Amino acid sequence: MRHIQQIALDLFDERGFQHVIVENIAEAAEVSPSTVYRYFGTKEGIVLADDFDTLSEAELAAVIDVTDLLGTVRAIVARFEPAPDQHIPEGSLARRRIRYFFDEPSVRRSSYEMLANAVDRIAPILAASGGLTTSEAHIKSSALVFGYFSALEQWHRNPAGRSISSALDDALGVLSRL
Amino acid sequence: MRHIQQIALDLFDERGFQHVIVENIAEAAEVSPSTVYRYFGTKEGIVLADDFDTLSEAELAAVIDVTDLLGTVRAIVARFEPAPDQHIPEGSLARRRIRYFFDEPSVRRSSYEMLANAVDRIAPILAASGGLTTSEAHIKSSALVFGYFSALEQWHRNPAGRSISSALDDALGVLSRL
DNA sequence: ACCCCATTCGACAGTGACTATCAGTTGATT
DNA sequence: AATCAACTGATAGTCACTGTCGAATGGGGT
Repeated sequence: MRHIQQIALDLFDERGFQHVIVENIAEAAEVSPSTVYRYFGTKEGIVLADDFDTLSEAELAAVIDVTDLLGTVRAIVARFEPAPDQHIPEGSLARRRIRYFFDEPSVRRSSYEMLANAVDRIAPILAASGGLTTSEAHIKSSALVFGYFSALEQWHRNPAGRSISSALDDALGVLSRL
Repeated sequence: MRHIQQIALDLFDERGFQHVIVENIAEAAEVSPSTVYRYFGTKEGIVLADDFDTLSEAELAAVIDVTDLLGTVRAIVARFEPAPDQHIPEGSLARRRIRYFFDEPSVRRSSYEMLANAVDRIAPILAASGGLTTSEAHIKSSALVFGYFSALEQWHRNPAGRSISSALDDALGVLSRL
């Protein structure tokens, strides 16, 4: 699966997402198109797939610390590249994937869907330990997740010398002064 | 254009979004499929299309009051139905459209794209009058827009006796205590 | 060795959203 | 009447995605 993703990204980088058809990927990876769809569901899924989706509810709850949301998000973003200083190396798989999150419209649409799922999974946890109603928890979760995604985008568009954590710090600053 | 949208929604309500093909809509509206695509771009666009998109930057800036964001969002949401008490009548076109925003996955994806556009348009206005950097303005704009969208969703899922404004009040409460 | 069953994979034939292009039609202007 | 622009319809094509089926694979029990 990681093999297919790798090869697909090579092709995308080379010719552009739109100009690569799934059949090309299947061919290059020496599998059938059926297999690609079985693994990733959609073409965008090839870019988005990572191991956050498969986190169980219990594991997710363990990751989230209601009293330290900044630290929590840092930990989650660190999935992209578990480097201690939160710098994402230039040519890494994670860095290459993120580019499509923001620059390829159809991938971006799918990203939002992923975020919406994350919102729905995080909300109950906030509600349970934060003394919020279901409704309030959803709103808070939504603002946090999308606010942080926006922070990631800002970092992506202007990474000059900034680590992700500094971008995240800015974000939480803004959010807490909302 | 409103005529086509009306007819399309009739069909969607009757048979479900997925089970209506664009050709059906074109047929029912007595136009060609080409025309439908020229007007709306995509099938989802038929549901999403309204007059917010065509608002000029100047008009948008006039709508936004940085010192009263709650009032601003209320005004914007009021587009859905300009009733003084912010109740959206049950069978209205707006109410029917909103259902698809949340219940039809592909429409939902496109909604997020619309919101992202709104974020990009609102951010510069916040930056100009709020003393924020571009980056901070985007993050704030993002949290606000998506937070309010989430509030709308909560209201949609549990509209029992609540007006939109009360849902929005809750949302701003949560956001300000973020 | 033998079968049995579950899972995985590839092949194939669709469906339908969307695009590009070209030709006809209308309607306003000169 | 002639012309030009905007709008529309028809057609053909691309490609993402789905459903189904039959073939290989790999392990467990007898």
